[in-house]
Amino acid sequence: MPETDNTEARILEAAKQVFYRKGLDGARMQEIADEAGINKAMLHYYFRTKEKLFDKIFLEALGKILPKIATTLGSDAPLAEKFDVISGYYHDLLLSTPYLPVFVVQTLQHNPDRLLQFIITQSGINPAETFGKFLMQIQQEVALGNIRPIDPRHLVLNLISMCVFPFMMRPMFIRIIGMKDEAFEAFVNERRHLVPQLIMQSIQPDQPPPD
Amino acid sequence: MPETDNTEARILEAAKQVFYRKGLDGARMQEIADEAGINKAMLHYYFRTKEKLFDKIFLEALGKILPKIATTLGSDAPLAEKFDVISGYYHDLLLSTPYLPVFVVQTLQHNPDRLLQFIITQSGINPAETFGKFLMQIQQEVALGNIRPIDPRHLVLNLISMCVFPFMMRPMFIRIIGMKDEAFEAFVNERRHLVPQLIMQSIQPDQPPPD
DNA sequence: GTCTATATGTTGATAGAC
DNA sequence: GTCTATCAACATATAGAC
Repeated sequence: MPETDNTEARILEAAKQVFYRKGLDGARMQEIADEAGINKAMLHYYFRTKEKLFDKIFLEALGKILPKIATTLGSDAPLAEKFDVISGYYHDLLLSTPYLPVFVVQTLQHNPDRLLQFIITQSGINPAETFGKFLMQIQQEVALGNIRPIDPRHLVLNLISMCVFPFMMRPMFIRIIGMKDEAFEAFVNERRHLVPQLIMQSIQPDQPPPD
Repeated sequence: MPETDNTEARILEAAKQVFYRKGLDGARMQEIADEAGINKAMLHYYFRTKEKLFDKIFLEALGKILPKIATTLGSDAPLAEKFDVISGYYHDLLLSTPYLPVFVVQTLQHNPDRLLQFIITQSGINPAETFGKFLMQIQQEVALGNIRPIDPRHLVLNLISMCVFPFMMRPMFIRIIGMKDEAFEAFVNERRHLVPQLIMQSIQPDQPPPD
């Protein structure tokens, strides 16, 4: 079945499956070809080298996790809504793509320079600017007495940590606790709202503000 | 220099460096030999295969992260002290061994069965038992009105997430924020006490208990 | 125990027919 | 565009001298 465009899409989907689970070093071109139901030579016909195919997959992966947090933090929404949006987004994403976070961190541990590649091509996002806007929002809320003073870097890192890390621990977690897959998914769905609540609670001032 | 015992130790140290950074698939026996300052054939003389050498390193890595949390949670110490101990332990560990957590999660994502190997040999720890003891402590504190009702699984996962995840994000984090290594280490050292404080705060009851 | 040289298998990549 | 057959490079592992 000579289907030009469809074949490329099937290769990309197969490569995603294999690369996400095994990483660049562990993945085999033969396995990707099998998963795509085509021949190994086709992979090189469409993407020349394993590295080029991998780059496509990895840059797409970064595109799923980096821009969302930047745009959300830089928006005009109230703090509580931002935390809800971010938590909901990552829980949805990682319930459907569980291997994504380990794939990304392992790739960047092996070769941190791959990140630059993404930042250059995605010139749309400016970390310093969007984060600066979020910083101003924090300072305003502090000045109004709505929240206690806090380093926004810790705040964001706490939020992302509690959303993402459980999925990285999943293989270990379910085996130690003795949990089935469905139970784990119900468990992390509880966290979807629990985590932003905890974050909001952590920035409440000691005395409640006067009405 | 024919030094029997010393050579084995140097191989293990070199293997740790290379495996931690690149994982099983990315590591090369030649690179381990170079790092150890010996010949490639010596690796096989001491450890037969790459897999057997890797197992030694991986099981040691699990031994650094799993037993500590189990014994601490199962102890008789008060809750706040347990959180302090765990946070301090992981921050010390990961400041000196930054590649450890990604190494472990990537290994278990590639091959989850490796965990069983550890649990079988380390028959000393019983997750259900130690965790059950921690559960009872939580229930007692709830009954006394000292803390609000909470699922201890979420509680522990939140604690570990906020301690470990920042080190996994380190390569990405420092490049996006534009942070130097020393600044990052100062940053996570702030978290050493900040995280257990946040955890304790998250379980405080809505109304303070009567004196 | 330590080394050099080599065997053996695997993998990414290409050549060429259809 | 798609396939089969094959190449060339590399990596693990072993043989054998010292």
